[in-house]
Amino acid sequence: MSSFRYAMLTLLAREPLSGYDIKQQMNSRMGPFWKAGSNQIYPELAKMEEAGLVALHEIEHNEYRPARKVYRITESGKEELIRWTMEPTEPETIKDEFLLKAYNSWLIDFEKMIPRLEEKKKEHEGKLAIYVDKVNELNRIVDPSNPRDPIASSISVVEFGIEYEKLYIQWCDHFIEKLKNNG
Amino acid sequence: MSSFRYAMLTLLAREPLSGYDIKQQMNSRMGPFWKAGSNQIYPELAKMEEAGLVALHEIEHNEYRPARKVYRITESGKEELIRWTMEPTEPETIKDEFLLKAYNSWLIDFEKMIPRLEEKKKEHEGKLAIYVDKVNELNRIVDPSNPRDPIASSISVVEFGIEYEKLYIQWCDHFIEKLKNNG
DNA sequence: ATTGACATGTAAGTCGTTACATGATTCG
DNA sequence: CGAATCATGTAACGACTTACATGTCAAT
Repeated sequence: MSSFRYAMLTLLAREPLSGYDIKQQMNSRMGPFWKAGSNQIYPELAKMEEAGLVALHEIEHNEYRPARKVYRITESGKEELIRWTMEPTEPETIKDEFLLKAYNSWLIDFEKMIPRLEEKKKEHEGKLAIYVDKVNELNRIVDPSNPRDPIASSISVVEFGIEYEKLYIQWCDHFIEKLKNNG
Repeated sequence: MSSFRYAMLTLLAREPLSGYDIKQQMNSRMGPFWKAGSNQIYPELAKMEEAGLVALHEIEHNEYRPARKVYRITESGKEELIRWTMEPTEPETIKDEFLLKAYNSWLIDFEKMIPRLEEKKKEHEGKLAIYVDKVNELNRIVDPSNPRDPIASSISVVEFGIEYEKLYIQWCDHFIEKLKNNG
């Protein structure tokens, strides 16, 4: 089973959602950790329903809009998600296109490379700000007395994001300095 | 054109290589930044030759082994690589399966989650050690008087890897502590 | 005797992306 | 008046993975 399916189960384990909700959460709440388009979500939801991992929770009707088909995770879906979560995970490659370009920086005039690094730096500063806001908000709503609060898990993952963005920003700075000293 | 093609050009811009060499370098020298199997490399090399981005450099014959077909980058391939390298790069998602599992940790008994984190930590400690060795070796062979030495670019990318692994290790530690305090 | 390194590739299948298709409502 | 949001989905294509296929030498 593809990990995309587990990403969907991950969201549905917390609350019932429609395909549209899943899309929104992946592209905002889950932030840039995971992404998806409708093309993948709706067929996958149908397959998951067939496999008994999710079930129709309710259908919200609206006069002018298509009906919202809200799904919930089933017991067997939850078991499958837990089984997968406890499984060891294969090492992953970073596979960042910009790093590949950095690997080619020796081919490029430094004056032309530096604006790209400044650009990237700004992009990651933007993400950092978003994550910091998010973690602050999560800290406000988390229940510290409940060791099983899903929000606590969310916080840990967003904290990873924060550290990652900081590292990226520092690396850009470091790289820019190097290029300036060599040019 | 897929970024995989540019990954191949990136390596060929430094020295002529066979398909087999490319595979080796992607899975070792380029470390876990990019990966590839023979299935992707050989057909792609053929297409790149057809497009005039690379050309046969020489064919090394051996009695018992298949002939080594060594390719070099062409002028037009180099121009294309430079053009791509200077182009702005789209933001990327992190898409780390283990982070997705961490997002589900609220579902799991802490005693069962901690060994997974210890495991991951060890994995990244291993990668860190490899990168540190690599950067030390690169620093030994880099030519500091040449601002266009490709090795200098390699060093910057490996340095990113080092910081990334350190961050991952720290995050694992941090997460383990949190789980212990809640269990 | 078996595994691993060398060296090329093919075939089949799944995963993922971009674009398309529909249609009313609200906001600027 | 145009764009964005809500809400579902399909079609076509390209990327990527897993497994297959072949064959010799060197090392354990």
